[in-house]
Amino acid sequence: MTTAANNGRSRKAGLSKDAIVDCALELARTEGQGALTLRRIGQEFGADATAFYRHFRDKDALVLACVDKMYSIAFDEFSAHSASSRLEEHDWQDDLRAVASTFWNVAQRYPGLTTLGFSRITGGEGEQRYVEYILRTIGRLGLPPQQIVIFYRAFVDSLLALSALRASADNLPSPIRQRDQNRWRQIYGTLPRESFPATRAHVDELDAVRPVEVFTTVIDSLLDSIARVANT
Amino acid sequence: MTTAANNGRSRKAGLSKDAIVDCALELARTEGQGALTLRRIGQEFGADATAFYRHFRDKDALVLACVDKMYSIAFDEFSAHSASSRLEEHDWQDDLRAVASTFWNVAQRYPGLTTLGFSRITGGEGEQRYVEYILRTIGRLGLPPQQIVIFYRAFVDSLLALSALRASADNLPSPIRQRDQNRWRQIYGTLPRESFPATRAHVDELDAVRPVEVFTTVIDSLLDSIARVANT
DNA sequence: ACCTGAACACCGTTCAAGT
DNA sequence: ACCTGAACACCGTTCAAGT
Repeated sequence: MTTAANNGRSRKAGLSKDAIVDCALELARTEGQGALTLRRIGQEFGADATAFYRHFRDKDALVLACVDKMYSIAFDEFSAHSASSRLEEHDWQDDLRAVASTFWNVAQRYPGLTTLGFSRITGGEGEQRYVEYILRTIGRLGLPPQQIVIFYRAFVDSLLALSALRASADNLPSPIRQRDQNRWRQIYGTLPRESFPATRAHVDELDAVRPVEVFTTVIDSLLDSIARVANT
Repeated sequence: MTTAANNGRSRKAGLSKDAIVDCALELARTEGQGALTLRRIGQEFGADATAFYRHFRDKDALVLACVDKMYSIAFDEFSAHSASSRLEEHDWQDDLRAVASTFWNVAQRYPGLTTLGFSRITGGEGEQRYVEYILRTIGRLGLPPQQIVIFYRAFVDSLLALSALRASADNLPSPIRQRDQNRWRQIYGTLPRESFPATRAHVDELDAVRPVEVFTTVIDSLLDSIARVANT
């Protein structure tokens, strides 16, 4: 007798921590945050939703595991990218720029997880590798310890927060996202010129800004500041 | 016959858009994101949860209205602060620093709303005032239009995203927030020194960083970059 | 014109029962 | 040792019925 929960879906192998994390990552990538429910995950395995609790304490533990796996994927992509570029040509600023852009790209691939996890400390392997790499890179510049750590946090927090800002907008139901975006033209484009001159003068550019350029601007600004303090 | 829903609670005046927004802001401030439910709001008025729908299309409309009201409150605090400081002494950088720090403070006062709204465009009065003021301030420096707008967005997005990063952490249930914070000492503090030298060297500083200093570092870095491009 | 209350389709989670 | 399935206490939302 086949279960009703598994009608037409691919039957996956048995439940396990890794299998559940992989399944959740795939759901986050292809269907977004809304699909990240225990009932939906159970369905993917043709199992009851509550079978999940045999492998994770609660949903929060699953989210942390998935977010850390996302960090591992991102760091692996950075490593591959870094290894393939010519060795002579990248200094610490190029390295951190590559860290930032690969992280941004992977974060946008899993917007639901980025939104759920951007303020968390996973303590997992993926996060550990990032912490050590970035801290080591900034640490080599010869700054005092407190300044190393404050720049480390400025860099990482900007990475996380700006990636989440973008992911959170992408995560909205499509009609709501459209309505938000339309406000630039429909509201800001029709504000009275006398009281909102600067807004009216820039409304086309405001509507057209590409988020990744904003991200790059903030990251470059930070790297400039670090370089200036470090005299390199 | 008194309703069971209103046992011991202050009976508020009748429902209206403004009354509901004020009630939701108060709930967000005193009880956090978890209290922002339609059933809870109805309870505050001694009314059925669904009475809400006579005044707002859906919960999203309420969130946008509350977030914009939060922006109005923050801008008012900035205006008051700005007017009270001596007039001669503040240039555009001081103004934007004051914008940033008042926004940060108000965002932390309503962490639930900050988390829910940081990636949204409300189109409301509070947001309009911020857009015009910041755009005008950066616009006065004589940069080309596209650079004005990219720096505007870099500033505003950093403001929103870093405030939300902090608010989101504050919004976690207390045991989870504690567990996250403890990972610095419990996990990063016990990583092997050979493979994680930089992490181990900085673990105390990492645990002790104050988020507002990180915020200030990013904002100051951006203002420096703008000043350098504008030659002021 | 405004509010009520049952109902619907969801959540995460617990727990006794099955194998 | 692992999974099932009913149940619980929640969500936002719809809709027919009340006043």
